[in-house]
Amino acid sequence: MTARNTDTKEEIIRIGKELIKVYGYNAFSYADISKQLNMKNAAVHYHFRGKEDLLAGILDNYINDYIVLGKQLQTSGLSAIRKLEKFIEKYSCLVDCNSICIIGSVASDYNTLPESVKEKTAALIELVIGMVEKTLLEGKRNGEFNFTESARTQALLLMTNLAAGVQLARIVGKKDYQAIRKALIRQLKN
Amino acid sequence: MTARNTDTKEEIIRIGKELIKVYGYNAFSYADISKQLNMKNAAVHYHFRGKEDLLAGILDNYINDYIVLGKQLQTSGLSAIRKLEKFIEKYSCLVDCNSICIIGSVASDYNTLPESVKEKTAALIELVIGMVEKTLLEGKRNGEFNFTESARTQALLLMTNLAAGVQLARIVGKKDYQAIRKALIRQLKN
DNA sequence: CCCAATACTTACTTATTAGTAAGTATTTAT
DNA sequence: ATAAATACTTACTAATAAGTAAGTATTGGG
Repeated sequence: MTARNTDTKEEIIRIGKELIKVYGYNAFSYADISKQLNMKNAAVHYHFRGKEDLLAGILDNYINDYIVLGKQLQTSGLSAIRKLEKFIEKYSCLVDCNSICIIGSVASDYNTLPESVKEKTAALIELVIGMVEKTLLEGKRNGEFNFTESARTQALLLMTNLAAGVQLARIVGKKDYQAIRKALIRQLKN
Repeated sequence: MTARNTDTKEEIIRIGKELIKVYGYNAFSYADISKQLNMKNAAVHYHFRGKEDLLAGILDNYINDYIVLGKQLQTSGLSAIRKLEKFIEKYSCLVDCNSICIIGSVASDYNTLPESVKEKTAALIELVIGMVEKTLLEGKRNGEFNFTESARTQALLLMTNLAAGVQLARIVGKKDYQAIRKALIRQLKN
């Protein structure tokens, strides 16, 4: 309530992430965030001048998270399959939380976003594609995976299955997502 | 401008469809539609009481279109591959228009939609999945296609590749969509 | 101890939203 | 010819949106 709470900014990002994943960027307001924090909307504006800045902060946060995850996986000594499963697990969690992938959410609103944020969105996607691509290549080289498309194309196929899979899950049910998930792994092992 | 224009309702649906596919359901207003028609927003309310009713009308329109397309394909005598290509072609057109699949667009905003419209969304998706499933099965039976997953799962894989593929295309470029498209066909023929 | 920075609140503004009630012009059916 | 239905416009309302300027309380550093 006073000058004590130094992690309000992080809380705003946390809540903002959730709102985007559950309702979408154009469907939430600063009031939605401030209510959850028992604050006034002006408090949110204090930490993030505008919605554009907040989204930029959220995307930066994801970019950092994925950089960390990438490094963790690299030094983990896990097999390529296990690495990929760690990645896929994130999408399974989304399904359980009635939410969708932030990339898919922002992608749907893409034409309404300010230019600065568009670029960050592209950067995040390229980062994630790159991570998946790397893992696929590693798995192919050591015989864990078998695919004929380029690693990038295979990564795109996998990512689009997951991103749209979680979108579908909210509407037609989680079983369909699970079917997609299992099929993905099988496909690569063949 | 007067009582002559009997297809204003269809025009509203046409424009509404476009706005949803380009900007998203929560990002357009009745004013956006009425401006394009040189009318007042109240005119749109005359044809569709509220945004909820408009979206219902748009979804019904898609449902009808897909029923017609389904019947056309059934009696067309085309090969399963050609049928599927006709379907995929629709997604390629979306990419050229800077828009995304209506299903993907509405799916992202799903948790903000009124209940009546949620059900219609599910109906539309099941209709489309059913169509693809049918075509895949037909192709498998006559040796055009080869896949090991269930027809529904294979249809889900294909649909999610396309739906998220067009979403990605707006951000990382059309080349990635084309790569996905070509890979889809190859996968099934193997 | 005080001062400046931090983290807010109060109290607005302006714009836009969905929606409506009442009126007008045109057309059609009788 | 006229009554009613159709397709609008005019002129609003109430709610919510993003955003801001000015003030207040707390706290750590000098």
